Amino acid sequence: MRVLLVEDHAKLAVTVATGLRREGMAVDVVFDGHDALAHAAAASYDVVVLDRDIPGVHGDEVCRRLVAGGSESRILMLTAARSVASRVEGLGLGADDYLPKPFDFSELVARIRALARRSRPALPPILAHGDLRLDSARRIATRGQRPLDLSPKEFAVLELLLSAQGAVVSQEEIFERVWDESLDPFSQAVKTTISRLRAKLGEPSLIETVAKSGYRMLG
Amino acid sequence: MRVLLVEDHAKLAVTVATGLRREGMAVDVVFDGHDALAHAAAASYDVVVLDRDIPGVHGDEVCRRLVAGGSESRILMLTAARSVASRVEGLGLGADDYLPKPFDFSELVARIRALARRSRPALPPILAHGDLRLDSARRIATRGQRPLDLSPKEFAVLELLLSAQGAVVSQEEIFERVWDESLDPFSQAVKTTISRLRAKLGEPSLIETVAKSGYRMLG
DNA sequence: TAACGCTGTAACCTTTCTGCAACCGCCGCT
DNA sequence: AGCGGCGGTTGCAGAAAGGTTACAGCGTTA
Repeated sequence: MRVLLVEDHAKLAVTVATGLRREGMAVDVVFDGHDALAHAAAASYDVVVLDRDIPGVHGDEVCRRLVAGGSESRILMLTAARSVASRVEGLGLGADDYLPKPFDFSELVARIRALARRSRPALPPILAHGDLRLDSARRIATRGQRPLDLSPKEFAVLELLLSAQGAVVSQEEIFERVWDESLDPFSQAVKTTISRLRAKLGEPSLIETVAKSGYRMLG
Repeated sequence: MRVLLVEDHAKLAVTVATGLRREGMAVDVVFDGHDALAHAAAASYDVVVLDRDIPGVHGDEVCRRLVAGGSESRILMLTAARSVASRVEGLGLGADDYLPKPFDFSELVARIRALARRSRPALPPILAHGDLRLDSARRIATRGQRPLDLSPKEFAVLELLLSAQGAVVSQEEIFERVWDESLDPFSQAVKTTISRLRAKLGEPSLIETVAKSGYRMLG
C-alpha cells in the first residue's frame, strides 16, 4: 500500500512515517503543498495523508486540486482545529475522511486502512444487447450514448425481452410476467407497450415480431 | 438504524425505547418471544436487544432460532445474572454481545452502536456523491462548500440513499429502515421528508424520482 | 413560560402512467 | 380485386403517484 504523507512539522512527519512503515506501508514524505502536488501527479498513491496547514500551497487547495484533477487517491485530511466550522470546510473540499489533531496513532492507521480497502463501488449487473444497456438496480436504460426515458411497464418488458437472450417470448408470457391478474386477459396492453417501447428505442429497430408467437430481441 | 427491543417488563421497555429513540434510532418493541421472532422475520433490524427472561419462547431459544434462520441482525442479550457462566451461555447461543442487568443506559447505547457498525463494515467514514458529502459519525453534511442543516430524519434518509450508491431505493424500504412501527404504514412521511430534503439540497437536483419504484441519487 | 425546531397529517395541486378504443396498414386467401 | 385477420399506432381520459405547503402536536430550550 502506497501512502503520501504531507506534513511540514519534521518531527511529527518522521514519527508518523516510521510508524506507518512499521505497519507495512510504503510511505513517501513531503513538506509542502507544491511537492505534494508534484508527487501525487508523478506516482499513484492509495492514500494521501494531508495536513491542512502546510507551506507553499495550502492543504485545502491541494485537496481541491487533487480532486479536480481526478486523482485516484483517497485523501485523509489532518485538521488542527476541531471546531464544527473547520470540519465543514474539510468536508466541502472533497476529502474522503479527516482526523482532528492531536490524533491517536492507531486511529490514523485504522483510517488509512479503511480508505485503502474501500474499492471502487462494484458495478451492478448490467444487461446488454448490442448498443442497448439496462441497469436494473438503477433503473437506467441507454441506447448508445442516449439515455432512454422508460416508464415502469416499458422497463419491465424490455428487461424481460433482454433476459431471454434473443429467444422468442410469447405475448402471453409477457402478459403474465409483467402484469397482474387484475387486468383483462384480452387487453391490448402488451402491444401498446411494445409499440411505445419501439418508439423510444429508435432506429435501428431492436424488437422483432415473430408472427403468431411473440417478440424477440434482434441482434 | 433499526432496533428491535424484546423486553416484557413494560416500564423498562418504554424507558429504554424512549431513550434509544432520543438517540435517533427507530425502535420497535415486543414483549414476548413469539412476537420477537415474527418481527425479526418480517423486518430487517440492525440490532435485536433481547431480554433473556421473556414469556412465550425463552430468550435463549429466540436467539438460537434467529441465528439458525440466518438472520442478518446482531443480537445483544440482556441477562439478569452476571456470572461468567451465564455470559458463556449467552455467547454460546450465538449472541453477538451481552449486557448484565442492571445496566447503564449509555453503555447500552454504546454497545448497540458498536454492533451496528460491525454489521455494516463496508460503510466508509464519509459518504460522497458528487459534491455532496456526509459524515455519518458527526452528522455533518455539505454540498460543495455549503453546510447543510439537516434534521435527523432527513439525514437518515439521505444516508440511506447515498449508501445505495445510485441504486433505486423503494419508498417502502426507506420507510422500513428509517421509521419504526409506531408510524402509520400509509403515512406520507417519506414523501414529505424527501421534499424537504430536496429543498435543502438545492440545485442542481440530486434526488431523482423513479416512478412507481422509488428514489435514487443522480449522478 | 414563550419560542423554537422537528415531524407527521391533511389538503390541494401537478405530473405521469397506462389501458382503451378507434383507426391504419399489411398480407394472404378466395 | 375484395375481404378478413393480425399487428401497429395514437389521442384520450381516468387513476394513481408524487410534490408542496400550512398547520398542529410535542418535546426541548432559553
